[in-house]
Amino acid sequence: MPVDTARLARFLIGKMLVRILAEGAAGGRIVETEAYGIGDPAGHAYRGVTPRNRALFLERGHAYVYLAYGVSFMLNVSSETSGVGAGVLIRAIEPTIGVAIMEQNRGAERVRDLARGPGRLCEALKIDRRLDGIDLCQAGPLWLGSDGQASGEIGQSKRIGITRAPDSPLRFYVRGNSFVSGRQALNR
DNA sequence: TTGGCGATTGGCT
DNA sequence: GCCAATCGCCAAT
Repeated sequence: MPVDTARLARFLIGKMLVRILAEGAAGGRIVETEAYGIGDPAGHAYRGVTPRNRALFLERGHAYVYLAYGVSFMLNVSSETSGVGAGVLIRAIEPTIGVAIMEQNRGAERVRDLARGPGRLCEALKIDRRLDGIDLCQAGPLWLGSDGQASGEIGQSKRIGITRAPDSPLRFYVRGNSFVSGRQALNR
């Protein structure tokens, strides 16, 4: 597992994200991520440890989950060594496992829209603050598996929806994949 | 104790 | 394309 946040963000493209729910397993292939590394003014760890962001300071591979805009949960993977705050935002997956379960959690959306975007992804997989801080590197309620199907070429762009450090090319995505969020111009 | 502020989404023009 | 909804967090009072 890469030791640098941006490298980890790229590394996670193509990996499987698996969620175990009462109804069964659900998840899919990660197709879009963003890196929020050490000293990044756009990152939640920028101002040091707080009750909300403490999971960002866990050893790489732990979940940091928070609520954005009072509306949507966001899933991050802590990305540096213990005590250093940084993470990778998981922005989209291509649903491959338990599609019917995700449709139910999302209210029967088109498959394309089930997990296209960080908030939709968390709604489809029932991810909330209860999963904050768990280890994603071993099987449990939520974990990261090995590569799914061949993932295609990886593109890189500026990150979406932030006001600080908006131009850094720290977003990674699968080129031409229809499950990636963001504007078309950023996905070429 | 309080007020401003989002790593978004979905509905409407 | 524009904008309101919605609320936990946290810096400053």
